[in-house]
Amino acid sequence: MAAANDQQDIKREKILEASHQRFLHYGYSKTTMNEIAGDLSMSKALLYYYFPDKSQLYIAVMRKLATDYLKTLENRLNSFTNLKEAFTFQVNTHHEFIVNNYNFFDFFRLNEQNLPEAIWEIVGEVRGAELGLLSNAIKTEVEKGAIKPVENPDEIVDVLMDALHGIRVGSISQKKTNFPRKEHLEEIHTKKLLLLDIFIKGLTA
Amino acid sequence: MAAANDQQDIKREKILEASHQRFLHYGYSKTTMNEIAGDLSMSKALLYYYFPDKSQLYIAVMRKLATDYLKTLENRLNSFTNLKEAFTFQVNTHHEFIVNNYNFFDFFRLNEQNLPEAIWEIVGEVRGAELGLLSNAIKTEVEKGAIKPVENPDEIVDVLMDALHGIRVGSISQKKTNFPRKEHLEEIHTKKLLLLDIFIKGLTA
DNA sequence: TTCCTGACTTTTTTAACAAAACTATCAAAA
DNA sequence: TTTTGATAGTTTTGTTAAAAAAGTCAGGAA
Repeated sequence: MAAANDQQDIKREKILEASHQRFLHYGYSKTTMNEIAGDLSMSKALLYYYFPDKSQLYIAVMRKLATDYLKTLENRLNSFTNLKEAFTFQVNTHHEFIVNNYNFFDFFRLNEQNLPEAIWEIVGEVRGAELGLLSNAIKTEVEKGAIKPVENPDEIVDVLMDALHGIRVGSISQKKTNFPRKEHLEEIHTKKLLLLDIFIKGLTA
Repeated sequence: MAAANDQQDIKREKILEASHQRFLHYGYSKTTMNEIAGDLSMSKALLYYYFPDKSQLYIAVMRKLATDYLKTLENRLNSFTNLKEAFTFQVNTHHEFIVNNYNFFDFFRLNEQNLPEAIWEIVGEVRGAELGLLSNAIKTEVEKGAIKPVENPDEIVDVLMDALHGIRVGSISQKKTNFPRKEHLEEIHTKKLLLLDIFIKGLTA
């Protein structure tokens, strides 16, 4: 029985990998179940044996990405030498994550509103986890006596994350496309580091 | 000739006022030229005598709003006692402006992309003006010796304005609707003030 | 019993087109 | 010069049919 489940799990993994590649290169709407099945040399019907529907499949891929991302963060945010290093690592990791999976998120660019509820649950979970990790980093520093006490770390981190999220590019053509263009990600990253620098100073001042 | 132009200008003003009301209450797409004409008891054709088309009319209203907004800012940002007061006034004024004209901007919510170029020009001008005013505030404080020198005020203000703009609401349902809902504006405002507080500290630390 | 498929049904997307609503124009009147 | 009714032109909306993709199922293979 364990073996059977192992086999199942392996196949599910294969499906998730193939789906990830398709979604990553062509986006959600330009990927068909037939194509994914084709990549794996299996019938479309089999995909439905493993996953209830297309959106669930996408969500499963996204959940995996989110888990890996958070694992990376956790590993490092358990041991850091100072607050700035911790926050910088978060910003850098996030940047890398977006760059590597840019096209995967075309789902967000196109569907704008009315995405499946499960998507927002994942987004919420990730944000909650990030918030917790960063908030803990602050608490740790306070306990160590490295920085002066902070009244409400969660609130502070919440605001910081919003602020970082808000960083856009193009001072002149300020057209706020909901999702930043890929060619702007580097500039945005730089600006985020600048904001972070000032914010940390303000926090530890 | 002066009289004739005065008359024209007065009528143009009347049209702008009526249009403003319509746009404010029903938004751009739900306002028809017939309705505006009806409000003024004039024919639709006459509107086209004063304004080339509907979008130009909207833009004219927007330009007026922008001018008034900037005038308010300029008045106060020429005389302030400290940096925090200046920045806080900007945030408060902006908040008030958005609250008062919330529905007017439904144009932005709906059209998302591909707005008339002229709209973005105004947005750019306003942002540029705000940036200049706040940047000058910093320079003034530096000259007064009230705060320590700042290497690049424009860059700092640019990042701050992005950050403020990015403040959203709803930690759980983080659905990033491009434009904040009206019922969230107050909470957003509060969060902005918190961000501002930390940012200023970081700047003057 | 678990895994898998081809054939089938249902749903969604796309394209074409007509009707309706609205924008924009213009000759002529005030 | 200012104003309008009539009308031309364009965009939006609604309808329908065909095509494409999602999703189902009875039954076969392991």
